[in-house]
Order: sequence, then structure tokens, then C-alpha cells
Amino acid sequence: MSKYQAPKGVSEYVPDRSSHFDYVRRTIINAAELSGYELVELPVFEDTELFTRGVGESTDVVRKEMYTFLDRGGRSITLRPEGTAGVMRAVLEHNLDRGQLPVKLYYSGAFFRAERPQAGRFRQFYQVGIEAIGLADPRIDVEVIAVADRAFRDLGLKEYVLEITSLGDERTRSDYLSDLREYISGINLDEDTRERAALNPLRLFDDKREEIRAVMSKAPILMDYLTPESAADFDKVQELLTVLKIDFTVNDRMVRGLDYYTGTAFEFVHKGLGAQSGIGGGGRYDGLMSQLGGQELSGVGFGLGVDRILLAREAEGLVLPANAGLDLYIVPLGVGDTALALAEELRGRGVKTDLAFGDKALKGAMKSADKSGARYCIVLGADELASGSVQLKEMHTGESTSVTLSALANELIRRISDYGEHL
RNA sequence: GUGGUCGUAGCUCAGCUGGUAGAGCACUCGGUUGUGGUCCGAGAUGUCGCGGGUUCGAGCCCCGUCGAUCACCCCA
Repeated sequence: MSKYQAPKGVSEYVPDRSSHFDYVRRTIINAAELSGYELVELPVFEDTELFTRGVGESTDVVRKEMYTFLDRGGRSITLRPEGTAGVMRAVLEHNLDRGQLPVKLYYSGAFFRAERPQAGRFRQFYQVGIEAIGLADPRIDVEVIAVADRAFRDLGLKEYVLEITSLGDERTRSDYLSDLREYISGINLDEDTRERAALNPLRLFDDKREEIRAVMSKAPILMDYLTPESAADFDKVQELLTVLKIDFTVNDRMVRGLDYYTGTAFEFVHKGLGAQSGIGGGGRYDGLMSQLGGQELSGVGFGLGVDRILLAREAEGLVLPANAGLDLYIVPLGVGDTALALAEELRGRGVKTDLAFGDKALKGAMKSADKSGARYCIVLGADELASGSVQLKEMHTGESTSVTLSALANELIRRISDYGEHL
């Protein structure tokens, strides 16, 4: 082993797991595209201020988890810890909010948070997210949730639950928070906990300790402070989720870590994952655009954790569906040049082809053919070139049929399209 | 950032109270002239995470460090 290792806490994927990772990511993207979301490809670093203002100075993410540094021009730069702020910046910068609303966008890529790593929590991790910007309509909230749910179902996940809540509008929030703070000031807490509560009193709802849970169960609930409009929206969300047959539970003490959330908030939690069980979450944000200097527009979106979803699939024992691996493996016997040329010709016609290199002995080359997972295999040697035909062998049945070299490409294409339809 | 556990061949792991490293799988080659997946045989492979210390001697003990992991915290 080399003395170099990947930096602490990064997630990286190599074969065979990389294809599984890619499958997860593509499935999520596919769900987004099915609902009309379009790609934005954004930088992985931004001006630090975008995040301090967008995500919120009081959040842990901003206070202690950002990778921030000065670039060579002395600018303060931060590796993106989340996706929404960057999307908003791009929307404003390119005036996407001047056209028809909502603007529906998705992104996919790496994010960075300087946390202490553990299973399912990485310093570089992958997220796919969507944002629907410009319309405050509970139907869009539900659409966003439905995209996530579709992705999870397409991925074959079963052991997850959807939790939803409403955080109300700004007025509800400030009324509620002052009451909650008052309640908390009346209970006896250790210094550390008191500090956390001062920063964000909602955090105490998340505390794992029995005694804290007991006192917090009697604390005022945000849900009771909702304005009639917020309450009506939240009812509508629940009604629509029911219509769409998306199961959910209302968690009236859900805590979201990012300051910008208002109104509908949700979280998908997987049961097989231990402490880092959130596989995705999101919600509506009313103040974010104006906070960043744009017009007063509301938005809603989610971020799904690709790494954790892969872990969740593995926890459920799911394996990759019938893979689109190699179609053909060529075993050359002393005619490596011709074999490579043939492979190139077949590849040019869309046949996924690999071949043995390095003048392997027949037996070893056949083993390679087996391990490659290719559907078919041919041996190519002087005899075949002389006769102009090869034995096309189907690996899993062992059956061979004689095919002329000139007809090989067409024959393979025919067979591939056959089994393609059965996938 | 805090606390616990762990770190031995590519992988999963064994290694008794300290005496100088092993198994299974994987890999390479072979089992008579050109067909894999089973079987049989042979072979290669480790600075025992890294650095110090104790000791005649350390994979086994001590300290540090790096990494993983579990929980707190936080969140995707």
C-alpha cells in the first residue's frame, strides 16, 4: 500500500460498488426529469458570504462545518456545504426568475462539511437535489415530496418513512420561538445544552436524553401557532399526499438544520441506518431569495443523500438490477491485432465489447471472458480467419452457434435487442 | 468538537500467558495439441496502519499519531 490515503472522511467509489452508486444517482435524476426539472451545473465553491447569509449564521453548518479559505486574490471562498443557496444565486444571476414560474431545477454533485466522520456521514458527500422556485403553492410542495418518494420507490427501498411538519411563516415562528424560549428558561439545563438552546431552541426536541424528552414533551408546539393560511396549506399538503398514496406521519417536533426553511418541511428517514438515518429532506423557504438580494419569491426543494441511499439499499439487501454489462468478449489466439480491429468495428456499431490482451493462453482467456460477465464470447484464431466464421458462444448456457464474421455484428445486434426488451 | 471500539495478505479473518506470521476466498500457472463457470495440483503475496518506548526478543505490553467504526453532536 502506498503511504497516501484519501483525506479523512471522504466518500469514494470504485468498482464494483461505483456502478451501484451511479445507479442510485441516475435513478434519482430520472425521477426529477420525469417531473420536468432541468439540470443546473454549479461551482463547488462560492463566496463565503453566500452561505453565511443564505444558510444562516446561527446554524452549525455555517458556524463550524464549512471549508473556508482565502484564494490567491484574497477572497473568502467556501466549499459548498449544501445546494439551495448556490441555486438561488444562479437563478438571480441569470435572471431565471424573470420568466415563467415556477423555475424547476435539479443539481447533482459533491458537497463538503467538516464534520467528524462516521458511517453515513462524510466530509465530502453526494447529493441530488431539486428546487421549484417562484410559486407558493402547496401542490408544488407535494410534487417535490412525490419526486423524492418516486426515486426511493424506483430504487426498491421499503424501510423508510416520510415525516412532515409545517414551520409556519415568519410571524408564527417569532411568536412561537419567544414562547418556547420562555418555557426553556424555566427548566434546569446543563451549560452545554443551554448554549445549544440559546442558538436554536428547537434543537432540544431532538435531544436523545430521556429526562430532556420528558420536559420537552410538555413544551409548546409550533403547530399550535400556525396562522390560518399556513394551517390551510399544511392541511392541503396532507390531503394531497393521501390522494397520491404517499404514506407520511406528522412530526410536530421536527428540527431542520438550515435557517431558511418556512412552511412545509419534510424528512425521509431510513430504518436500517443507525445514527445517520436521514436519507433526504427539504421544505419550503420564503425569505431566501430576498435575503440574497432578489425579489420576494418563495421556493421549495429537497436534497437527497446519495451515499446514504446507497447504504440504505445495501442495508435492505438490494443488489444491482440485471446490469447492462458487456455484450461480447473476444478471445484472440495469436491474432491480437485483428481482434482489436474487430472489437473496434463492433463497438462502433454499439456492441459493448472487450477482449483479452497480452497473448493469454486460451484457458486463461476463457476465464477472463467468464469473469468479464459478457453475454457472449468468441474465440478468434487462424482457423476462424481462414474459414471466415466463428463459434458465437452464449456464456451462461454454454451453447455455441456458427456465425460468419461478416454477419457477426448484425447477429449480435439482433440478440442484444432481444434481451434488451426483457430487461 | 467529546467519549468508546477497532486497524494482520486484494477480501473476510485466525494468531494461546510477548519468541519473530497463518487459513478460506480471490489471484497466476498447470492437469498433453484451441473453449470458461465444478474438481485436482503448484505458485506468488505482507516493512502485522504509521512513529516512538519497554524487553535479550513485540502482531501481541505502553505512549503518540493516522484512519475506520459506534454513540453524542449534527445532518444528506
